[in-house]
Amino acid sequence: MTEKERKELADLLFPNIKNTRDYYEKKYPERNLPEGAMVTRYGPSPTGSVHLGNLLSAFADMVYARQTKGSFFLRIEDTDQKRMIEGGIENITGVLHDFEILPNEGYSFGGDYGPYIQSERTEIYQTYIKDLIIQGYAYPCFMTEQEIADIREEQEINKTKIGIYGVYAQDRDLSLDEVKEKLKNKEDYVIRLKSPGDANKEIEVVDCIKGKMKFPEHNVDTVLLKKDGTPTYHFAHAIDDHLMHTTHVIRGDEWVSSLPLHIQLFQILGFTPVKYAHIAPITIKDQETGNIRKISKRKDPWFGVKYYDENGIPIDALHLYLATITNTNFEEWYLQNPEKNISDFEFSFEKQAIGGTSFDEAKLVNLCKTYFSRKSGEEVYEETLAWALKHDKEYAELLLGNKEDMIKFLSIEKDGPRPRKDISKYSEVREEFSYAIDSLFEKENYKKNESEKEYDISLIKDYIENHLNLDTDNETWFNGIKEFASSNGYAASPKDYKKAPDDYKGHVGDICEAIRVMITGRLKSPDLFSIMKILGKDRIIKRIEMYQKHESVNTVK
RNA sequence: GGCGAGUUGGUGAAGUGGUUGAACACACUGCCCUUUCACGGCAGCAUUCACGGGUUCAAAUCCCGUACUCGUCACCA
Repeated sequence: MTEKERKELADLLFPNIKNTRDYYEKKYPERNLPEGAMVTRYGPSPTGSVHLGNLLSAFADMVYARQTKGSFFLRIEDTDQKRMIEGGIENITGVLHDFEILPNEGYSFGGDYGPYIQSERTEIYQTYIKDLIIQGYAYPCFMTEQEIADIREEQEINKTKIGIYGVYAQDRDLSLDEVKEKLKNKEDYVIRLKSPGDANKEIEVVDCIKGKMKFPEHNVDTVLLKKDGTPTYHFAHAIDDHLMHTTHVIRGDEWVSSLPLHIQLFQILGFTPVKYAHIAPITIKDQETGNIRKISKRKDPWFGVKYYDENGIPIDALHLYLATITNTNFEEWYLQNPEKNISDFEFSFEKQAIGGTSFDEAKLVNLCKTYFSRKSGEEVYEETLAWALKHDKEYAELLLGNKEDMIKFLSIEKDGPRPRKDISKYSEVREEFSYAIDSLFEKENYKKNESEKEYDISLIKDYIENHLNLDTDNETWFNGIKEFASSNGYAASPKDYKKAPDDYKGHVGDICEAIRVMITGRLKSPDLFSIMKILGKDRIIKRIEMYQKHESVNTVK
């Protein structure tokens, strides 16, 4: 076809497109940003629920844009209307808000480079595709699904490269009359790239994370515009990221194979190329097979984003975890700078893992524990309450009704240099501090008695009723219980007991353990004296009686 | 099958030719501290970097081959 014929074809195909490329180039000028500023984007498609991998890439987008004073925008990639799910878009923006990974621009966030939703950009795509047709870089293809499937089968048998290219691209050189004829017969068509590539030549690609890679040139006539007139991912990516002036495309590893296509697209469109950073997928070593596998929503509950919300994993702790897998040196830095924030750390692509990033649940749990250990009692209370209001109404009521006590309990051993690490999720507070609320304690506490031991209940009762003085300090109290221990045949210190175990019934620790089990229902708890002080003598006695009752019932059985 | 990438301990990993007799963290084990549980401290935990060959005075680090794993080869993103 001559250029004149191509022009006629373009007008025939897109009679309603009146704008030219220039119009859009002027409408979306260069951004006015400081040197080195990165413009990143998160481009989810509303076809399913958000998962950890999505969060990780959005997190990277945010962090890099923020530290270079650039821009991070959200673009909804909804070109596949068939796979759209209801509420998909709201879900994406909701998750971004919930997890505090907030774009400063984009769909529902505003900005000058919109619309930030691909279904509203059809005219833009068609303007550029029209231009490509005129230039001879794109053409309508009328091949049917069956024809394509047959070619594929033939290629598989012949073990040649699969796809529509070279001799297989039947409609590549259709004459104008032939096209007109097919259009007259109302044949469906797509617009394909007329790829100028030569598979025998090599191109070198530099990825910010993976480094240099060599590929054969792209030579397949990839579909650019689908039969319904919407673009494929590849075409939309080129147009949008050019017009929105993205500087760094940070995306999942699964896209590296399309790099030759994307680079070719930028070339023939005459766009300045963007930089790419491909993030390795989050993987896991399968317990059964020992193989590394892709994470699955069914097998790995933590992969779905809901898990974090439902279990009450603090956002900040999750951010810390995302930061540690984003840059391999973050973890050590944070250890050395515990008082600093994530935003103080300088992220770099060089420190990003090239291979698969495996999910380390134990590490996340540890991060969470450290997070909680640094929070004050009030903070833990408020945050837990906020979580419970959403996920455990009954507990939220109890928290509200027992605020004062609860904060006191949550504050035990918080002021020292070595805070406890006993909670890793909001959902654990109820169980971990069940002794803090009377009604909860009565209802749930002795259900599973952690200790198998039998304690001398009357001895403990005697101690509480006749020897316990709560109106004192920890040291005096402890000296008192030591005295009590030795006058009742127990060793005053575990060391004495160890030296001559036969001389004693046990040691102070055993008495403390008995008290602890009776008043908290558990073997582990924060400082015992602090707990007793908060409870007061009456409640302590009541609990010991409850314990006694519980035990006698059990013995009868 | 073609193309691209990865392979270091129980786990996450550091490491880009010689201060690595392989960091650090998590987990685990032991000891110490301690009224208990924690927290904290100390120690232990890969004679070796998937395997085989090569280059070099010197290799986890460079090259080649093999194996395995992952990604991709759609009018899905």
